[in-house]
Amino acid sequence: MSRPTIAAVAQAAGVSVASVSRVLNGLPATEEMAERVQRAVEQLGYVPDSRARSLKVGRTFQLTLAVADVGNPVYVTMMRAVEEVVSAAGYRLVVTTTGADVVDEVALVRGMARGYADGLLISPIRVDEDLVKSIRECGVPVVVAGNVPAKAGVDTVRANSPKGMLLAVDHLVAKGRTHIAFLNGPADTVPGTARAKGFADALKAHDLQPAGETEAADFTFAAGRAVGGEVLRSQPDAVICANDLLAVGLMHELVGAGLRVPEDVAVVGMDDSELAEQSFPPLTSVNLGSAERGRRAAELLLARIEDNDRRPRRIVVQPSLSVRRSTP
Amino acid sequence: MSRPTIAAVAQAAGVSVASVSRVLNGLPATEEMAERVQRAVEQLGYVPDSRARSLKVGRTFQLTLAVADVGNPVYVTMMRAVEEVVSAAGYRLVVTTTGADVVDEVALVRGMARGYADGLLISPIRVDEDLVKSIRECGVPVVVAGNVPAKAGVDTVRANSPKGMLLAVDHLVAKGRTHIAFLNGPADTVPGTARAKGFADALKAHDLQPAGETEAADFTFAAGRAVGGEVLRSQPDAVICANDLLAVGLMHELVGAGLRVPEDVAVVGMDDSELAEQSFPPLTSVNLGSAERGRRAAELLLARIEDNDRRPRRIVVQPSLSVRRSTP
DNA sequence: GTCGGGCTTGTAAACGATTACAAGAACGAT
DNA sequence: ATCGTTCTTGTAATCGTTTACAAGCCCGAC
Repeated sequence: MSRPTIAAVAQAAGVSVASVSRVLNGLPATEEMAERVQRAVEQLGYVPDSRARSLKVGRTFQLTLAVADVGNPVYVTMMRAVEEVVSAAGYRLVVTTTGADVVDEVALVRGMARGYADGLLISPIRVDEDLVKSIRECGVPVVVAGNVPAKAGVDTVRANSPKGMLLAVDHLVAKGRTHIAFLNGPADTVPGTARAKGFADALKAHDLQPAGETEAADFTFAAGRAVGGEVLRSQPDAVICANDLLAVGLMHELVGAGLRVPEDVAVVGMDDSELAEQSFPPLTSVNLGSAERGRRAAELLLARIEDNDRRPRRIVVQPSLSVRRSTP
Repeated sequence: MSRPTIAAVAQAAGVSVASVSRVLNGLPATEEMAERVQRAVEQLGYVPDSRARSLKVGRTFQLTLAVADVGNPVYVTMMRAVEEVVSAAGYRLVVTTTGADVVDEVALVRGMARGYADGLLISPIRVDEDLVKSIRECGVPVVVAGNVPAKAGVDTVRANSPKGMLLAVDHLVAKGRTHIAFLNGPADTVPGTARAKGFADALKAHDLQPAGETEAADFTFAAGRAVGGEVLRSQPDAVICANDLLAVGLMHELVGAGLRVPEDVAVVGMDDSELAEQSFPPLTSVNLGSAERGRRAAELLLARIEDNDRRPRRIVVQPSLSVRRSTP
């Protein structure tokens, strides 16, 4: 006993399938026709098949957002912004998780191909040629929140993390901290490389030597905690972390080692996610414009759906610093 | 210039559409056939349309998880567990957000109806008859992570929050706290009512009077903070909070008011989400089995997809207490 | 030489909706 | 009464796949 189709409804109501479709889509119909159809629909518990519908009309009114790790609060900020834009435009947003692995991302893009959604917004953590290739071949408009080579010819929205790093270092130096360490995530990721370079440049701009540089296994709380001891070995008076999760993980280790934040060691996160506000002490964090990136990326996606031949755009969002109590 | 179809590929390769389909689906074919098809696919950049495909085969191999608030870390725990189960079974998981509003949930269930996914796992925060009705009419297997009336006849997996409350109160009493307050979320929600009742019963079991009961506007950090002052008015020596976000929000206010956790006030959260571990001090929290609920719910969903006529099951997952440093 | 069996390949009928087009009904104007 | 308009309704084509079925081919066995 499979689900009823529009034909069953038509038969039950004693009308044609076209009439059923028309009533259901709110096209003009007589009172009596509408009534009969409604009754039949009710009685059979008919639910239209959206696959068939979207196959015919060519759109699903669904958009997909693919993120690396749903546990990373930076994505909730971004997700909220995206959601707002796309739902205002009449689309439903669905979120899917890629692993941190690039092959997962490729598989996702491939699988997400034509049909499941009208567009894809992806925030990849690692990028290689396969990914770029799969994006181009994907068959549905894609915009990337992150950094891909310009020659890839895809719409991108990215953060300016070097500038963000500079803001963080400026702030710390202004507060008299000069022995600054960096806690990075995996260096073979897009944000990892960008932030490492940004850190180096920012210190150079102030004629400072890095107190130390540590690479965590992941951009996660647990990874930050795991390498906390290592970070402290250089006895820094401040640590900049590649994201908020790492920063919070580190702070736990600092406190565990009997150090005070910010008196003994100042800590700066990046992303300015909800966690920065929730952590204790509240975390000074570089706002890389996640919300704005989400919003702009969503707008780009909508525009590309509208007109697939438009010239690819590459937007860079400027950072700001949210100063909280984890720095003096 | 729309995307190429299988017919275009067939023409380019000089074979029939059936052959193309067969090659693409890995059915036996001669070396030469496979080669010609592959070449044509490559050359045209053909991507199969999954709508058409799933219309024909009757499955999408996608499952949807609908949660109220992506910012609530309890859902990431659940989501990870669900993801693990369903991806092992060969399904892709997509997540979508309902507001806290029940009409949004209904709209979602309706909209998610037949076609977008092979099944729906929903964790509703408010439940009414419309929602139950829409679930039954949805046309696709649904399992609810939460509490709906038994007569609704749907598969459910829910937590035992009264028992959880009891664990929390037991623990606090064992540590000598007797002036216990409760910080609830909105009382007109399913978890809100369950936890309020659980709290009352648990105190009664210990012959205690509640120090106070406060209702926050939402199950969020901000809402917890906002009513922090109110919670403190009754000068409790311990506060149990309806979830971790509220607890962390409250702790910020406690510290702001010059109180120490746990020396002056002990704080207990519920959900035992990642945030409990990340907060400072780490939060003692009632583990309501989010991961297990996610896992069991996913299993139920898979089973129902397999056999839609099976008798609905109602699973209750038992709680445990994760003691951390926010209690003595 | 003919027949049957196993392959490979093609033709065409689904899947379940939307919608262009045509046909019929109703109705007013002439 | 006839005609033309407008409005409603039905028929059938279509979206892009998969797949049942049939047809063709090649081969070995009789």
